[in-house]
Amino acid sequence: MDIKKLMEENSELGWEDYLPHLSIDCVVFGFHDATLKVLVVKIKDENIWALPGGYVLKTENLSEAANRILRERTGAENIYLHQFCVFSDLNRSEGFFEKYEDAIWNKQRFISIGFYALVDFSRVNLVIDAFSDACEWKSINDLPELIMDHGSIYDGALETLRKQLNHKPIGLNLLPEKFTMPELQKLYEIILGKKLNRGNFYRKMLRYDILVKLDEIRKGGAHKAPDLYQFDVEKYQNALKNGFNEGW
Amino acid sequence: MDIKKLMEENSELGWEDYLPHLSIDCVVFGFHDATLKVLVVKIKDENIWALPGGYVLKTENLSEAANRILRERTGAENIYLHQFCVFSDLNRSEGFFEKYEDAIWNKQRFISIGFYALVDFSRVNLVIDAFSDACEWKSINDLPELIMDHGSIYDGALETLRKQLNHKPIGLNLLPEKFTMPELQKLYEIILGKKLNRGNFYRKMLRYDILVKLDEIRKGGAHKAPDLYQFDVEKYQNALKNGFNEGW
DNA sequence: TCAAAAGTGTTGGCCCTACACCCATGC
DNA sequence: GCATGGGTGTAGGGCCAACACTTTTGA
Repeated sequence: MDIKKLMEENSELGWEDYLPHLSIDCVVFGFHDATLKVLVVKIKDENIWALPGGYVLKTENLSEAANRILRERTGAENIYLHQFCVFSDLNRSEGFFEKYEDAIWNKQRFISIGFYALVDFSRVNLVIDAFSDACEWKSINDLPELIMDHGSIYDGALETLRKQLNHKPIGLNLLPEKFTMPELQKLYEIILGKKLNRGNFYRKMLRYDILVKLDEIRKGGAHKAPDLYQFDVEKYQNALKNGFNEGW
Repeated sequence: MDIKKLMEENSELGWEDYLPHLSIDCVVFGFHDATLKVLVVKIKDENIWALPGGYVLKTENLSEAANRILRERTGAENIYLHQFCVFSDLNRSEGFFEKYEDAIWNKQRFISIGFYALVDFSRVNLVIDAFSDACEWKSINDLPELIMDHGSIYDGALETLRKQLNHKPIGLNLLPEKFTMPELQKLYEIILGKKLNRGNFYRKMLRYDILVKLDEIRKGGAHKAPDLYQFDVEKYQNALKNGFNEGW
C-alpha cells in the first residue's frame, strides 16, 4: 500500500488514540567504528529521510511515549532519553502534506517535543514499520537530507549533547561495557568536534576517578594493545552531581 | 464573578482560539533588594498561588505565546525567555478541577511547556487579570504554596538557571544597567546557593573582560562607596559562545 | 576613632598545555 | 628494525582558594 493511502486509513485511529497536535521526534545517537551515528528512517515511497518519531497516547506521559516509540523501533528497553527542546513553528511541516486532505491526522499542526537518546550500538535491532522502507544508522558526517525541520532538531540535539558532556553520563551510555582510552577519547573528540591531546586526556579522565582499569587488553589490532577500562557507575553518577570541570 | 463561573463562561473561547492540551507556565525571575524574586499570581477566590501562564493560540508558536503571556502580565516587551522543560504527567492538575464539569476547557489534560524569564525588576508593571486577585513578587526564600505541579516547575527553572549561569547572559538580564561588584556577587551567590570569596570573585569577573568600569560610584550607602560597572554587551555575548570557565 | 564594607596583594597548590620520551606490536 | 600507536614523564604558566592588608565611608 502506498504511504498516502496508509495515512488516510490510519487517520481515524490517530484522532482516537493520541493527543492532538503533539508529537515526539527522537535523535538517537550510537557510537561505532570510531564514528558517531544517528538513527534515521526513510519515508515509504519518498526519497527523503526522517528522525524516528511518533505521537503521545492519551494515557501516557511524554517520557513513556518516547520510550515506547524507541522500543518499537529498536527493541531496546530503558534507553537513556532526554527531552531537549520543543519545536513549534507554524510552518514546520509545510510542503510535505500538500496533496493530503486537511482532515488527515498527519497533516495537522504538530508541536514536536525533541528527545535525544544514547544507545549502545551493539544492542539495537532496527525495525522497519509500515510507514518506512528503511531504518539505518548514518554517520553524522554523512547524514542524508531530512524531512521538515528534522535537520534543526538534529542540530539542537548535538549541541545539547556537547553542552551536557560534563554533566550527563554520555560516555557510559554510548560505549559498550568495556572500552579503551583511545575509544573514549575518540568519542569526546567527535562530540566536541576537535582534537584533544592524548596524554592530557588520559590524566584528566583518570583524575575524575570514574574509571576502573581492567586486567585485560584489547588484542587483535595492530600496534600496542591498549588497556581496557569500564566505568565505575556509582562514582560516575556521584561525580556528575557536581559536574566535571569544564575546559576541553 | 466567581472563578468557577468565569471558567465556564470562557470555556468555549478556549476551545475556539487555542491549541488543545497545550499550556505554558512561566517562572519569572527578578532581582531586587539583594534577593531573587519570582512572580506569582493568586488564583481568584482560592487561597493558593500559581505561576503566570496561559495557552497557545492556533496562530502562534511557543515563543510568541510566552512573550504574549508575559507582556499581558508585566507590560514588558522583549523579555529574556527560555524554554527549559515540558511537564506532562497524567495527573498533574489532579484535584484542582474536581468540582468542574469534564467538558470545561480548563479541566482538560494539559501538557505544559515550562519557560523561565529574566527581567529587570524595575521595569515591570504587574497586571491582575480576571482569573487572579493578586500578582506579586515573592522572594525565593519565602514562596507560598503553589498549585498543581508549579512547585516542580519552579524547582526545574532554578536548577536550569544555575546550570546556565556560565552560558547565558543571566547577569545582564537580571541587573539594571549600572550595578556594583558586590551586587553582581550577591546575585551569583543566590543563584548558586553558596557564599563566594570576595577578592577571587572580583578578579575572576574582571578577567572575563565583559565589564566596563564607570567613572561613578554608588553613593548613599554606609561605608565605602563601591564602583559602578556595566556590561560590555558585545564582549559578553562573544564570551558566552564558548561559555565561561566553570568552577564556582 | 572605629567598625564595616570595598578594593588590592600575596602565596602555595593544582590543573592544564605542550612536548618529549619509552614501550609494545605487526610488518 | 621501523613505523605506528599506547602509555608515562616533565617543565612552565595560569587559575584558584585562602587570607591578609589597605582604603573609604558614616556613625
